[in-house]
Amino acid sequence: MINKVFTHWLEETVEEISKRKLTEFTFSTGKTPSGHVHIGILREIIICDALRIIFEKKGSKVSSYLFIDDFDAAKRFPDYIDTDYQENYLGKPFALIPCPFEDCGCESYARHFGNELISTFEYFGIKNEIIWTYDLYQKREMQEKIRVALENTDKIKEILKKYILPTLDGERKRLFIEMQKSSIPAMVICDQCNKIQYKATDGTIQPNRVIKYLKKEREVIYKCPGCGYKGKKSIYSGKLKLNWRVDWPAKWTLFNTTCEPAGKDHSVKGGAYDTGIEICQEVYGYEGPITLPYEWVRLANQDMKTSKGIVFTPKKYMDLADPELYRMLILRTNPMKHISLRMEEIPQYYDYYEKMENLFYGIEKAESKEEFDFFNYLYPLTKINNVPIHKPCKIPLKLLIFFSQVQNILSLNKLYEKAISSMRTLNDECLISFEEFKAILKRTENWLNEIKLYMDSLNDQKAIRNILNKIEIFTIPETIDKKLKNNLSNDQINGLKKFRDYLADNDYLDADSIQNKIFTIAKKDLEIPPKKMFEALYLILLGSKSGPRLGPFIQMLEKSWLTERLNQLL
RNA sequence: GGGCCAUUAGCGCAGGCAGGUAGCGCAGCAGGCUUUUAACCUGAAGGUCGUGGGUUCGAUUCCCACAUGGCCCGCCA
Repeated sequence: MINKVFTHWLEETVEEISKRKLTEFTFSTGKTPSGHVHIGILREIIICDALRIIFEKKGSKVSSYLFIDDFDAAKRFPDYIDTDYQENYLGKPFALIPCPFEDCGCESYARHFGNELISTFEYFGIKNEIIWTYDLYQKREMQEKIRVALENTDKIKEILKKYILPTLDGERKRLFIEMQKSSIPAMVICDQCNKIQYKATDGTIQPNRVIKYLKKEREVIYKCPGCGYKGKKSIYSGKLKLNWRVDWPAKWTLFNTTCEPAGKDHSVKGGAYDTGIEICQEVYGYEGPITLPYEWVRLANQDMKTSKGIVFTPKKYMDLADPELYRMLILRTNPMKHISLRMEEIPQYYDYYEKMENLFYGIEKAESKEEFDFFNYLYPLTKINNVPIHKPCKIPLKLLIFFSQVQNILSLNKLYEKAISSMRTLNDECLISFEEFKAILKRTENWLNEIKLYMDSLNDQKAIRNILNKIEIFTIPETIDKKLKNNLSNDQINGLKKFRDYLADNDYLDADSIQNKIFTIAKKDLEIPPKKMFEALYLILLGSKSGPRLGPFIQMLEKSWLTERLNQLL
């Protein structure tokens, strides 16, 4: 028990990094902008961002990069891209494909989707520098890495063979050996058709491989399998690109990458990470980054796949929920485990966050030292801005859920007032501006709409009930059903009349008086159970038999609206 | 062919590497707040931890199989 030392999973990587005794650190991530980039990519970006925070806190100089691999060729397009368009640009680097959306005005396909992703970073509190790979390849330093690769082709091939061959079975093994015979790990944009790879009718992809390297001239001869053109190109032309398994270590070397998380596709045995490290060491003379493999983020029970149309972008999340919750989700979960992002579980994420915050600020006591250490470590990494001295107060989610559904009968100003008063009880400095409030309310509303859409898509009644158990969803009818009157007893109707008179006679009403009045009418005037009076009022106001605490609620309502509503029925 | 992850209460998930009375949130149940809840508080209940073996005094945890669900692995990225 005494020896039970807590470590957050991230701390293991931190320790490994620290062993290198560096003064400057580089963390990197990468993504090909082949379409809308889904929110899963934020897993590695947020992990990197957490590393940045940790090492900056230790006083080190940290660089954090996101490589947007826009030199990659389009090998397929998502469904939402026009078919004609697809045929035109297949095989060209994303950086050289125009934006697929008319009147968008952005530079390229790559920039369109890349910028969409980048634009969300501020919201998620991510601080990094963007490197567009196409631009990088225009630089001499990177072109020198091409030269080194071309001069070490045999060594590279040997490394690839060593790692990849054992992972292949019979036929594939044969194909791989065949392919390797003539392969040189670089490709060239065709001077004639501008493509860098060709997709054959059988689906195989044939890059415009370099077929000969002319060392003296620093030129390459290549052949384009698409149009058949054969040409010669300087390695400093900016038209050459290393193939992936070499491109990665070249970038690591150039930027002295200390750590780069890698999705499971790369982390597999014999995958790009394994070969990358060895190429890094044997060819480029750099020890290479520390790996941090991670599993995908899934959307409920499905994998997010651009090609299948299951796309949930960071931008979409931005419209629906709190960024700190997402950071928490990523950073609390062991990276080797799946994360199922469930938007209907936002209330649970919210509660978890609240608990973490309370423990961090000593408002709640942790059950164990381990729990305390864990939250203490996690909390600062989830913050978008600095960690405040006092616990920042938030409007409770339940209240927001309620507010966002009564907007048709209550003005924003009233809701804001109410929100402020509920926060003021805690701490003076945690007030939020009207604009902020509006934004949060809108976000809650969007989220509820998203949940409703999701429920509509479900066939399983049990699943729907489960969601409704967790989230109070309701709508207040614009008008009341006249038939409602038939369901009310004479006593109830008389009570409502009395209540209407009471409203008319009093200019200012506080919550308690209203609450008490309802009881007085029921018990003293009419001698009916108070419950009956409440039910009648809820039915008229909300169309259901129950509702929020009535006194404060009625106080918030516009008096004119209220009397109008009562008059409709009486 | 190789590998990864998941399987724990109605729902969503922790715990597992360091084996020894099974946890959290929500829902549900029973009460309370002279006074309704879409507020709150209190209490109780709810699980043979996917299956089968093994190691051990003892396994939900470690090891080995298996099942179910999901994913990754040539070139390309």
